[in-house]
Amino acid sequence: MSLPHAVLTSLLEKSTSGYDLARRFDKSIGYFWHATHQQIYRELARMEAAGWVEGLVPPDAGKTRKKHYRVLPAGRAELARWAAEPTAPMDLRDAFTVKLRADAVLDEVDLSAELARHLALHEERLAQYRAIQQRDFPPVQARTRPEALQYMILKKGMLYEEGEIAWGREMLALLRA
Amino acid sequence: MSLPHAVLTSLLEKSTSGYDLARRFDKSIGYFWHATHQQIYRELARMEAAGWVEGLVPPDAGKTRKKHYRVLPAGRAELARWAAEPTAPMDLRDAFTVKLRADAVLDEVDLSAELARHLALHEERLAQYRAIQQRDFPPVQARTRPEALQYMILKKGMLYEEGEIAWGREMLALLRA
DNA sequence: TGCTCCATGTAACACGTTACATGATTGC
DNA sequence: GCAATCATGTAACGTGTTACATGGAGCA
Repeated sequence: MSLPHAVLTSLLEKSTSGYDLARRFDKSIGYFWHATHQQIYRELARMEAAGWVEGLVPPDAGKTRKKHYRVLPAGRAELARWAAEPTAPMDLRDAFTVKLRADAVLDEVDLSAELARHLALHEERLAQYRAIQQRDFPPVQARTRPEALQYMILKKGMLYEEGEIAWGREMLALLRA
Repeated sequence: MSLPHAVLTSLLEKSTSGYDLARRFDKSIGYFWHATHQQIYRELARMEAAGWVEGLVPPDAGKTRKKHYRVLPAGRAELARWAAEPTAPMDLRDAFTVKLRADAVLDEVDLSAELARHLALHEERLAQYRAIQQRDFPPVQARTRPEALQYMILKKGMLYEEGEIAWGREMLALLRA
């Protein structure tokens, strides 16, 4: 399980509130590790109990309940420990592919509209990635090591979306034929 | 949720026992929808209670407990119903990518050995896919519709592995630099 | 005899999802 | 004044994971 470690990573990138973290998990880090706001609040409570993070309502906060979380040394150590242990490669659970197999055995389903919808979503996400690339990254030579790593993560996302799009277009042509 | 539908699909492709189904979910359909044998036994029991499948110990079975499952009309109808409803695109939960982000903020981790291990796994799986392609598929012109769909599923898997491998090689060079 | 694999399952628990609750703040 | 959004949470439930149990079959 890695949700707490994804949260630690995101908090180290920038400390913030549970609410803002949850929004980050709807984009950014969420493109590689999805989680809902309830999961995040639950993990933050656990990690605070474990001494990995600390959540404080700033003294100048007035009536707002907004808590600011930051990673404690024990949390940083835990993240380093986890990063060094082996991981299984990602398991896929792709419902659309199962539907294609169902189509192949049933032969009474039309998946073309659904595929067209997915295709549009992938194209939109690829466009977002490209915008981030333009906005946030200096040319190759000028990149620091962290920037180079983050660029490669973005590139992985772009490769994935490009693959989905290329495959989706070919598949759509076949379904419509 | 789609596990029962993945099981129905696999059973329609070929009726069999829970044990053999579990093994299929360790390869074949399992490359797109992963599940353990406990999940499969649980789902089979539920689906039998719902009248979607029927499990019988063949009369000539002797002492073996092996049950043969087959899909009933209600199960087929349920699969068709599910296939026609919209699906969310796959959520990713890629621990290795999170580790890269952790590396970028911690700068005290060496992920190169782990990446090399993953790369080898992806290369192995790609080789498996290519062997299946050679073994099971006639040339493009001679394919039936089900064959064409199954080929596209395999192709999706190959595209994915090729992307992982290309990205992994570039990433490995960067980590070792 | 002991080992591995076949075959099905129970139990406990952790994780993920969905629905709902509460109250403050911002914008029209 | 009202609606939407901010911000945090509780509760219930369903799915996924891990550990263990049981007994037969094949084989050295």
